[in-house]
Amino acid sequence: MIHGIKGVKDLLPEEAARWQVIEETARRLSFLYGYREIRVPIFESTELFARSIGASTDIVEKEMYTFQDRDGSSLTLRPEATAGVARAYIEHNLGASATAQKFFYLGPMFRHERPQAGRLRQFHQYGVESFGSASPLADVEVVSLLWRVLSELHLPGLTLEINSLGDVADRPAYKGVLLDFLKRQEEQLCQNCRRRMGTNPLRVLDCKVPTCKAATEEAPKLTDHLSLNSRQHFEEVLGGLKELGIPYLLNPRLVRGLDYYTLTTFEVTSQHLGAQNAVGAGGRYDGLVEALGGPKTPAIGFAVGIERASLVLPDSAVPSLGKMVFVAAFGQKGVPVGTRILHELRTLGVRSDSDYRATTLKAHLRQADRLGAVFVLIIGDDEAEKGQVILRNMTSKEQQDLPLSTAAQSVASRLSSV
RNA sequence: GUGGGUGUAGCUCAGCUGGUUAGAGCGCCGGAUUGUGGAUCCGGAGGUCGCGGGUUCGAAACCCGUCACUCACCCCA
Repeated sequence: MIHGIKGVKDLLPEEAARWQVIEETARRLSFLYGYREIRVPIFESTELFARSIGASTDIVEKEMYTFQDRDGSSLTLRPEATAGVARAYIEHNLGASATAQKFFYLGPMFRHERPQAGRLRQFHQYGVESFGSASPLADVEVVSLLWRVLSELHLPGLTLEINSLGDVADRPAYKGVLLDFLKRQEEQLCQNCRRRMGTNPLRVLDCKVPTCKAATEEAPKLTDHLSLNSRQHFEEVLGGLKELGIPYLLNPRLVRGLDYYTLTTFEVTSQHLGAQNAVGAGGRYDGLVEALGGPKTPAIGFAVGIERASLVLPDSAVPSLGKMVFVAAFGQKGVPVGTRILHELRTLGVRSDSDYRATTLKAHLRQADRLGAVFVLIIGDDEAEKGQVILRNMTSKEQQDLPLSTAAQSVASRLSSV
């Protein structure tokens, strides 16, 4: 038997219904906040991701699905969407538009990681990107949209954490201060963190190894080494969140893994997820567009893991299936009449079904019951000959004869009044 | 990439220190009800015990290998 690839999942109808709720909410609220949908390719040139995500990140180092095109160029299945959206923004010169450019997207991403709860090799994200505004108000808008979407889905146990990484000028200065500190503590750091000192020292602060945590307890805080502008920006973001009544937690150790983040970074976690508990996260990336060869452009965005959202989405958030009518047709003469009336019902917009395997009335009714039909139209040979159908109300068990010619219409109007 | 856990019917799982024909519940199909669903009773179908090798008179069970799933580390949405 051929089975699906490791880390890749089929979405059966029951779960697809959960996704539809998430996707519908994401689309509706994004649009409400002035964002419009953008669809960018699922694969891009490898260089795009290497340059935007950061050459020394795990994603680029060992998690990308990279392959050669026929002409020998290196392509990669997107591990995230920001790079592609930024590329499109530059390529179509969207910075020249008079209006701010705000986008949302939905789609699959690919990372070759070991699967676990809430982590797959093909996973899906909903995200937004807001280009052009350096104002803290843009940060507040993006965070509040994220919070709104997750809250409106009634995801339980949410916490919003926020931090500032400083701007491009602050970081090298802070990195120096941090490295001095880390060098004095090097003995107590894990192998991984010693390596990180050379590649991405900020990540040492995010290490979960207890000894590392303890060793960096007294580490100089990023937020204490911000420039006046950066600090002011952060203060205004926090002030804006307070203004909107969005609860947040300051987390000076919150360091996003992707190299392009600057200033504001944030993450929303749920207690009800496993170890991979971030359901949505993002940050400002003011340097990215320029780094990719575009004009100097401030930008900020977030991404939500659809699978993770679905894991904690309460069942009550998923609407039940609508009312439906079942056609129970049997016998030489009954079946063709039933086929016709089923078609008629569907033409009238009535959700209706039949079971072509069932040959007895009993079997039909059993199927009707399982599908939750509110009405069943019974058509056997007797009814077909008399030009009638029996209408059975499945909850009250009442039955009545209807003339065949107007039966579908009559059921349609009854259905709307049930 | 590294660790741990689990693989027995469609699903959830029993199966003792190795011992006759591998079980239960739920689900499915049929009958009781010759044209009326859910409840009840009765009957039935359904299994390469993940796969391969080994030990043994005898393996679902023990050993080795392998694959899959899963959780965690790492990292991240």
